[in-house]
Amino acid sequence: MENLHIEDVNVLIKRRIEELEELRAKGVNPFAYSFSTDSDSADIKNCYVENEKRTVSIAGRIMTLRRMGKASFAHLQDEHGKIQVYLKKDDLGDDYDNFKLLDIGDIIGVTGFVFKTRTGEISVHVEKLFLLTKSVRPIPIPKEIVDENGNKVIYDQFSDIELRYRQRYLDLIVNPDIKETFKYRSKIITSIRNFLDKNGILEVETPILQPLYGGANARPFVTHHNTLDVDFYLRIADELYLKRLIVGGFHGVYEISKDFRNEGMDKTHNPEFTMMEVYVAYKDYNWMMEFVEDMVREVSIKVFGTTIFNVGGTEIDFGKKWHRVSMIDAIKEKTGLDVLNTDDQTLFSKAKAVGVEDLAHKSRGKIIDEIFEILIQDELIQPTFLIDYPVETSPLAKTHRSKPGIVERFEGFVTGREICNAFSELNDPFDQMARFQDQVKAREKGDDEAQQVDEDFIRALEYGMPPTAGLGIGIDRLVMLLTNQSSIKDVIFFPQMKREV
RNA sequence: GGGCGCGUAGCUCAGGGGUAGAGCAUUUGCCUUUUAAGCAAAGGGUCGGUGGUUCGAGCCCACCCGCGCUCACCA
Repeated sequence: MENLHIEDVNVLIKRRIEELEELRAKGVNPFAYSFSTDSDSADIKNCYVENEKRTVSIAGRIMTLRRMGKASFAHLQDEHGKIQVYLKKDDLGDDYDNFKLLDIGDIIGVTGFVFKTRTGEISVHVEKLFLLTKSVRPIPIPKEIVDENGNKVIYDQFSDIELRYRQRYLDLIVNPDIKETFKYRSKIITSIRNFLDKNGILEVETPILQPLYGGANARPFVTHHNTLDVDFYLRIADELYLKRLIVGGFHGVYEISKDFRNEGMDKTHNPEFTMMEVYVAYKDYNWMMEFVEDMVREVSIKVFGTTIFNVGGTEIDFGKKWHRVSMIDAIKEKTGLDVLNTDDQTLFSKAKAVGVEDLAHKSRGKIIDEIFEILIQDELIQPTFLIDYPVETSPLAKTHRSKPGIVERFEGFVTGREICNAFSELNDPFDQMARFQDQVKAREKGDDEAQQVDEDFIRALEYGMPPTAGLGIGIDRLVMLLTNQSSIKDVIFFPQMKREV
């Protein structure tokens, strides 16, 4: 028992370690080096032909075990599902005695022929058995049956949500259905990448460690570089670096990677999250709206084969053109108030009436934005572009070509949730500097999410950035939407948790 | 951060002041087409943690830790 470094050793683990050593003593390596397979659980079931003796080699984890003396049944689980295997002493000889030292959770490879049992289950009759990895820690053992109506019923399902997030590997073993969501996530990202590549946009990488943070309103994480002896911020957005690349002459660039925001955590916020940002020269936000429509439609069809989704019981269609709603018009329609042209007094009392709090510390633009959130956001169910944002809340967006006080910005909403943010990018260095100064004032007023002045970014704009359309999509939330998940923790393999005690 | 709820065996859960329970899993015996296999027996717990009340605390009280829901803030 030299393996007692396992601290929470219990009788189950102790027994498995004894078995492991017994196997070793018999010349079996409990941690084999490799095994070649030529089939898998899905292939065996899909390609089954009655009365054909097909020999296969497969590998997987033992998930069920029914021993009946000199014969046993087990289910092996591989990436595609489960397949039953049948082992008997007559065929395996001494290896059958080794099999008695195996447990649920062990990973084995088998070679044998495919057959159907008396009760009709396609199975593999094992002729050779190889232990590939001994599992010393017992896994939760759910029992699965199919009832008379063909519904899958699971007993003792591993459901402790905290353990599922902390030990995702275990969750994936025991609740393999959750893999589907993560496979969709992977395909959605691949599909977005394909769409952007196809449009001639270049995938690039920009710094995560930044001396200044910018591109969004958020509090950052701070870290320290020892050799330089300076603090760096973990980026809250990619925006300012990607626009520098447009200045440098790239026609279009995009980046898909992690951003970090030092803020609260809940069902829609993880401290690190995946962002896709894209910038395209010579385009404006009108062009970008169509680009988003095309991209989401294509991703839907390529990944899910449909544009129609069920999101929390509501049917959403990405096949049609998205609605366009003006924030200012929508508020006017709802309240009769022209929020841009009314005086402070009227705006503030209306804001207070609908429930906006802490008015003294907020700009007019922020207050208008919050009135929208309270009165209208939840009503944007089908895919909708909300346009016409007040200038104060959008310091990196270009002013509207004809409407004063407004910027050329849109956000995409589906089922009341924001899924993207885009604008005609501000490329006037003088205006940009003025907007940064306004942010500094906002910070002095107590807004700790206000942006910083980025002198080098201004310098880049002074060299000249072509007219540019920019877009950001929160990938986690897009995946939540398309896979009908209500918690961000269910679309992130390892969501952030407090430290285990 | 506020409010509400939860934490008991490897897993799923009962038990709400008087010797810690069940099913599955584990061990032993029987069992060569079973499938929530079956039959018989056995082992397994610092009841999230620390204090307190009490003759006696999973149980009552206080504080702490973790998780969930919700509100506030944000993508």
